Amino acid sequence: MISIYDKKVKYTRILKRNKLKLTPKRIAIIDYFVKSGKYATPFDVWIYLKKNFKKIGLPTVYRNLEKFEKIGILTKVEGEENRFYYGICKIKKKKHHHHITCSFCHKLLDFDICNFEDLKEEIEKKTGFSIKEHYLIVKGICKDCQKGGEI
Amino acid sequence: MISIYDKKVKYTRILKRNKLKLTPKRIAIIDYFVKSGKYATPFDVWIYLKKNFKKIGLPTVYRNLEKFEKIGILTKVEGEENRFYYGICKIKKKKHHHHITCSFCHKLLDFDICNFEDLKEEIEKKTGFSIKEHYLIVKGICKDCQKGGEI
DNA sequence: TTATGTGCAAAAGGTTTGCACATGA
DNA sequence: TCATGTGCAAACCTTTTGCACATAA
Repeated sequence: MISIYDKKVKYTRILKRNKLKLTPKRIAIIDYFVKSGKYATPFDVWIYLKKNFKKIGLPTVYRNLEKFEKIGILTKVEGEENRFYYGICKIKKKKHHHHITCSFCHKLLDFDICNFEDLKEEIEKKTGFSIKEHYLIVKGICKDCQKGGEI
Repeated sequence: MISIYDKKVKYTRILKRNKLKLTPKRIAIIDYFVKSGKYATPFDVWIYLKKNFKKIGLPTVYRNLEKFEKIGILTKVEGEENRFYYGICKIKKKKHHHHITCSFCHKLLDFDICNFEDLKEEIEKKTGFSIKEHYLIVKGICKDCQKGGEI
């Protein structure tokens, strides 16, 4: 089991490797996602950060989330209402994978199982399309929320 | 084979059934989607309508697309860049189905094949989630564009 | 020291709303 | 006639940009 401390070390290393400076705000942002394991809008993150950084601006949050996504720390997922959400994602961007989110607590997990090949063939036959990409969006209730442990 | 004329009759009937008035603009909107079979943003539709209706406003388009989606004539699909697209969809909303879109010509088709059951079980086992919904977004190149007939 | 990060203000771009007038049934 | 549709202007909300100042390395 990797501790939260180790996780932080890991992510700060990734920042350094990508020549991003290690500022208190950036650490706090990573903290937020690592600790919660949930996905959130830039606005959500901003509200959280304002508790400790009175003067932080929303553009700062946007800019950092964007950078974190670029270097592979975060995933950008499309959510309801035409808004983007970010969440910690462990599977490398280049590797094919999908995400599952908890409708109650907004937990985000990634998984790489995806038996699309058979279905792909079937759809191609039926529609005449040549399929190039596919995304699977899965929503459900996570283990904790099923237990009623968290809402 | 159903003619475009028959299709128009069909859709105007649906309008009447849902107590929506049959205005020239609404007919033109349905026309646009029926003839092209493609998905488009409200803005795209607006640009098209302006050719025949000099004074038409963008809010009118938004309001009508929204209504058409509600009564099941159109489907709202999320596209790139945080924008919504609309397209004609033949499969009833309540019936489980997915959409496939052509990256070249923006054609939109629907299909109801979807062997999610096995995958669902596998994901549930691996993640501990209880899955409630899933959406599959498929992109490719349609028959016509493969032939190079249309771009 | 210096490239990078940040706050602030303002703009951008898609979407929605309120209201007075117009129009289909 | 009258409920519904529409044009216009303005608001809304998320996201982006420009710029001067601040800060990590």
